[in-house]
Amino acid sequence: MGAPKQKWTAEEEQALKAGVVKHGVGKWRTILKDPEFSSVLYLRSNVDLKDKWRNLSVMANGWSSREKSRLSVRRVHQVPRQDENSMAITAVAPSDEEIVDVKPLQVSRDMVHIPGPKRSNLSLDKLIMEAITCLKENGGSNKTAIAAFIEVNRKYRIAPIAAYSDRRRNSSVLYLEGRQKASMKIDRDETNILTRSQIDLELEKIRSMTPQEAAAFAARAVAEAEAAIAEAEEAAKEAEAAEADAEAAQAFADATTKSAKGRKSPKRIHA
DNA sequence: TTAGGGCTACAC
DNA sequence: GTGTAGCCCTAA
Repeated sequence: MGAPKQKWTAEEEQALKAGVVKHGVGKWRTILKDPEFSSVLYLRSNVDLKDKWRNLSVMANGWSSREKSRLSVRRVHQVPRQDENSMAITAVAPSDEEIVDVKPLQVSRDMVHIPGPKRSNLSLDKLIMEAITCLKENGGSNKTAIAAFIEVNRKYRIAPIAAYSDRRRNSSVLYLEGRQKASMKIDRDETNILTRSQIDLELEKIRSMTPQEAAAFAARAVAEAEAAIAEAEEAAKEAEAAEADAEAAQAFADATTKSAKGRKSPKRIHA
């Protein structure tokens, strides 16, 4: 078949992610036309961008190939299975574009903290809220878009589930890109690296919560989300958008509470 | 113009 | 043989 396959470079991938953050998912043509990205993506077509994003999305969702994404059609008809190791809260998503405000904690679990500039003590849910706030996608943002947003803006990276649980499991410092390594040197002093064990610890805490504790946690999550919204309001002066985000945060809180109640933790007779 | 399905080269 | 990733085709 004519021309050989043209592998995506890290620069192209970065440009694509940045483009999605800037223009949104599905705006492939717009991204290509953007002079900021066209210099990097000039060899790519809008279809290439779409295909690459699809691959990224699949990986971010922890599926090893698009083959699995096709199964999602069938999966809808199956009883949702509560993943033992995740906090997946509700319904099975109809496609590979899972809506993050439905499964926020699974996103958190997959997040790897790469040291970046400032903002060192941002909690995971706050980062996600910030991403949702800024992306302003109707009905919430998909995981890949949020991952890209956080990666582009915060030098964080959300590792693909499969890759994370497989190849990179043994690495305490998960992968960095050159640019991020450089920024790490500069910002090391003011960063608060959230290690894998810390993440696990936090998740374990959540898992073992009583409904009351979960409610308190949810309240705190709402408070943090509202604080994030206040920030966004100040910065962007978009009160309406922030209100929508508050709803997303509330949904997150509700889902967390429901999840905790649903689990009812039989192991936790004493507490 | 975009999304989704399919094909296939390539690496392991 | 299997999984991944890039490219092609088609419908909307």
